[in-house]
Amino acid sequence: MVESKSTLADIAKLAKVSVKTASRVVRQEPNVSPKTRAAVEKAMKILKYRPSLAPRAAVGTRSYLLGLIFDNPNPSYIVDLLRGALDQTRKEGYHLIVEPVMASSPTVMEDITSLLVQSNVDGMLLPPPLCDEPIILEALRASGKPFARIAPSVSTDVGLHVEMNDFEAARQMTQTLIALAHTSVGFVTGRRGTVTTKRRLSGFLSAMRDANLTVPDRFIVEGTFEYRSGLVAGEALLRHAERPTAIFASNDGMAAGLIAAAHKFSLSVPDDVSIAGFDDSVVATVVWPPLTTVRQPIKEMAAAAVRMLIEQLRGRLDPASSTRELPFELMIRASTTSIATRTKIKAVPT
Amino acid sequence: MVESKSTLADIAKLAKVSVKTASRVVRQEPNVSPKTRAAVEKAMKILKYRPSLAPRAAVGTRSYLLGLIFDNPNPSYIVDLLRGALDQTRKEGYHLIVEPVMASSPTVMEDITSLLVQSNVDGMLLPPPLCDEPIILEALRASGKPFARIAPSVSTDVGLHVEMNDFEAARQMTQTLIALAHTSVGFVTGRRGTVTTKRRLSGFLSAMRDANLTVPDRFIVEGTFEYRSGLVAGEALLRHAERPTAIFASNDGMAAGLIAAAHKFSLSVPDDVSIAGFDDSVVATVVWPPLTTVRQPIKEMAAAAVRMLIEQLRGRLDPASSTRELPFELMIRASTTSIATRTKIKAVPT
DNA sequence: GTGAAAGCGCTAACAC
DNA sequence: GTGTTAGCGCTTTCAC
Repeated sequence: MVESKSTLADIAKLAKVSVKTASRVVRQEPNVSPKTRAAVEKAMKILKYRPSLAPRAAVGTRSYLLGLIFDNPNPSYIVDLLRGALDQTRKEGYHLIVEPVMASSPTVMEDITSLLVQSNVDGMLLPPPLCDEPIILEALRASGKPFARIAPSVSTDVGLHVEMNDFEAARQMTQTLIALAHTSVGFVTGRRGTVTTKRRLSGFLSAMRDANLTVPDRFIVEGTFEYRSGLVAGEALLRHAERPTAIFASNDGMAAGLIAAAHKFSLSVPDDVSIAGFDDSVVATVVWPPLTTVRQPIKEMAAAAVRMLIEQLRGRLDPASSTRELPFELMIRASTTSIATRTKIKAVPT
Repeated sequence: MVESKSTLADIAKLAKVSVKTASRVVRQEPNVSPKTRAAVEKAMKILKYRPSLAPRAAVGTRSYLLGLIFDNPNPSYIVDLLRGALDQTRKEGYHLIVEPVMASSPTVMEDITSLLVQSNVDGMLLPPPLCDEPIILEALRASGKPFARIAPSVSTDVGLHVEMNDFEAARQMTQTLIALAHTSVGFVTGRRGTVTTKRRLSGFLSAMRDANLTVPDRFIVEGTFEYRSGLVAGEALLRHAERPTAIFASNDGMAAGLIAAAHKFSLSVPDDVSIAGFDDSVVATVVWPPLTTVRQPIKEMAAAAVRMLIEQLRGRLDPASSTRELPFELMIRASTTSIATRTKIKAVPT
């Protein structure tokens, strides 16, 4: 089924042309007569020719390899990223070398150099949080290889990048809660210091302000993006009698923690308290009730990053810096409900 | 920081030896005097030499690339797999090319050949369910490249493989439930037809039989490994007054569904019904209460598969077939509790 | 123990 | 339009 690989020389011989001409056809270069082209293409088909990547890389031009390094504890995020990147690399005739890297590890530079030099990748994909590591950015810039950053939080002037509008997403989700007649809404922030955290909080506050709703200080609780911090935040918010009727967490993990906290206090979600998350990770549909959340277009972002990278490799993109913004989506599920509905049930029917 | 790569010729010159001798040292071959070896190693250090992978592959011997194809909807499974494989490949000086493949797609063979021929991988890693596809196994066997199968369900006589003892794991988990004084235990199977499904069910039944406990037919419900099927199974099992006091699901996703079903019927987990899962996926610690489950050593299995593959490439392993079994672990969490405890609480204290 | 030469499959430079 | 030549950085003969 998989026969011994044929070489460029083989098809050149069969098509009765020189190796170079054969190469021209394979690489879709111009300056080949339609007739020779056809002949070579026929030979390629007969011999099931597939150019070997290694010699191409050896000769120093292109390796047709892209590097993806990651340091992210969230499996569904990684998998989405991977799928998006892989789909696109394959479409473009590239391959992906994956490497887990720990930003804190003393061997970060080693690991990256290994990809850059040993495997000779043509470009690099940098998902968060690695895309914000100054040391990595610096190394990559120094190497001269192009790289695309996915949802970066800092120095958005370096390299290509793909993002989504965190502010707008948080604003719209908050508006959705307000539309459900919630007036006292709590918020759990992400890890302090990240731009994502800041933007999502701003979006929330902006929507509340626009609706002339006040947010008591103690309704805004700092989290870390971890499940546990959501649980703790939920306990803090729901302990008091004057608790919010809805809580918006900066990611799904923390929202799952909020649900657990509600259960602990024997509060029903969404009847006693509506919960919204952010990311639409697997967690969102595995908890009960399923989570209303913001779908980050992770797959699409990864694919777009690959596309930009390859465009740049082909010289079709400004090498300095270029951005692309992908659209998010609000996923309304069972963890949120209208206050009106709720009161109707508990009140005497009219 | 990342300097222009040095070549073998560079270090040969610096160490005042021939290129071949330099190569010998780099590749740790014998027949080099300790003195020359030291000199070359020094030169390598000074020039920060890193052998480029491409020419090695070009010359047709080794590409130092392993291929990992996957077709699995479970993100945490993939990530664990990836981490295990990557850790080990790196340790061995190899790299990993990852490719998502859909067994049902008409381009499966294309995709695999692409890895085999274009990228010239030295070997392949086959996780489930791809490792059970006859067409893929056949193609791989025909290619002559070594491959390692992870937790295969069928034709366990082809290629290297790594597994865990599903039967024993299910048996021990069931024994744990029995030890908690549960006598009426329900079971949700996996997708029909897979060996995994069969083995886990056998383990369950074996433990019940050994304890002289009978299992009514309707306590065994067929699932599909999906969350939804767990929910449905839970509704079927818990609807009746004579319901099991514990339910063991063949994976965590379905166990999460069981919990959701219990909530629907206002049953408390674990006080009214204990729930156990299988896999220890992320889901297990994100649901409430956290799930008692069997930890599959996925990372370790992937690492072991890589190790076996590389051993075979080095000729240190029987090329025909070789197996390795990794140990599982019972993770006892809050979703299971003793019947005794439960009754104690509800009964008058002695 | 060590090295010179040949060549992997491809691409680049420069002819024709 | 097409072919020739000379490499890429490494590994493999097979000498010495």
